[in-house]
Amino acid sequence: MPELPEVEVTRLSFASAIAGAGVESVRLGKPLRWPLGATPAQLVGQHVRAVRRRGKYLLLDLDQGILLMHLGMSGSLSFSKQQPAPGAHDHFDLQTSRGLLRLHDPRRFGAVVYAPSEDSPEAQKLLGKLGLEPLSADFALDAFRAGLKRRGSAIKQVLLGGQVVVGVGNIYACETLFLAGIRPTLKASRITKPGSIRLHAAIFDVLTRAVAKGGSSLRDFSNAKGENGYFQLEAMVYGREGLPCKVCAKPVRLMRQGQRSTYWCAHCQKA
DNA sequence: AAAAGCCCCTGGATGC
DNA sequence: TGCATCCAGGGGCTTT
Repeated sequence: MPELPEVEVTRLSFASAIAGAGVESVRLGKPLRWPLGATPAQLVGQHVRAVRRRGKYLLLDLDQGILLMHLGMSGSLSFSKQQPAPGAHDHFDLQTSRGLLRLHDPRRFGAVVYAPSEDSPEAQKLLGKLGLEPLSADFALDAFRAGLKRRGSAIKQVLLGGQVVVGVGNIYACETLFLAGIRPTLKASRITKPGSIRLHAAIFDVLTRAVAKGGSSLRDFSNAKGENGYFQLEAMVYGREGLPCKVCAKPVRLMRQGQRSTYWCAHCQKA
């Protein structure tokens, strides 16, 4: 579910509130994607110094080490003083002096992993091969173009892969390619210079606007304060199969690329 | 090194 | 109403 905008919106919704909080207890529900890699006792007594983001991972800086959190397909976080008793899909609780941080994740593709540091093998296994951060100064056009040049697969798959640029999931891949006017099946290495310039700009534009709208709440996404996002209302193609393209009025198409749905407009995306 | 498939898991929508 | 099937915002792992 959550792509970069949803993860960033989540981060912004609790980062300042939790900063400085002391960890009082930890509760584990059903197993997530990986084991925590630490005992609750190792976390209790530490403080959450800051919450950062890398791609779709949240990094909670502790006094000693970091907590990597990933929301998978169905995860969401909540943070507040008063929370109900854990439900069947609440699989991680971090009780702090400022409130309870809770991961709700029905499908359990998400994860909470402790690592001794960001540079540790445990963390680098997950963060090591990630591409450029699209909303940071890191996202240089030249580096982006160089990344595309060495990929022979379809641009849609390359965007989803996260090794060239991070954070672009299925919704935003479809939306950015529409905005850039590029066919989702075009081999990344064959994108023209003007095409790559448009795509680079579209990624920044779409993700920035999505963050401003609070992300996309297709089913049940909400930030750590329980607030929904509204970017889905502005989607040009995602989820709009058969509906008229908002630009040219021809029907939006749906196709499969690597087990994922791709929505696109054959008339507007010809590059 | 890169690319393509395979899974992990649950719930909701759809169809018979 | 019941049951089977398909689909969903991700991504690491294994195999080519």
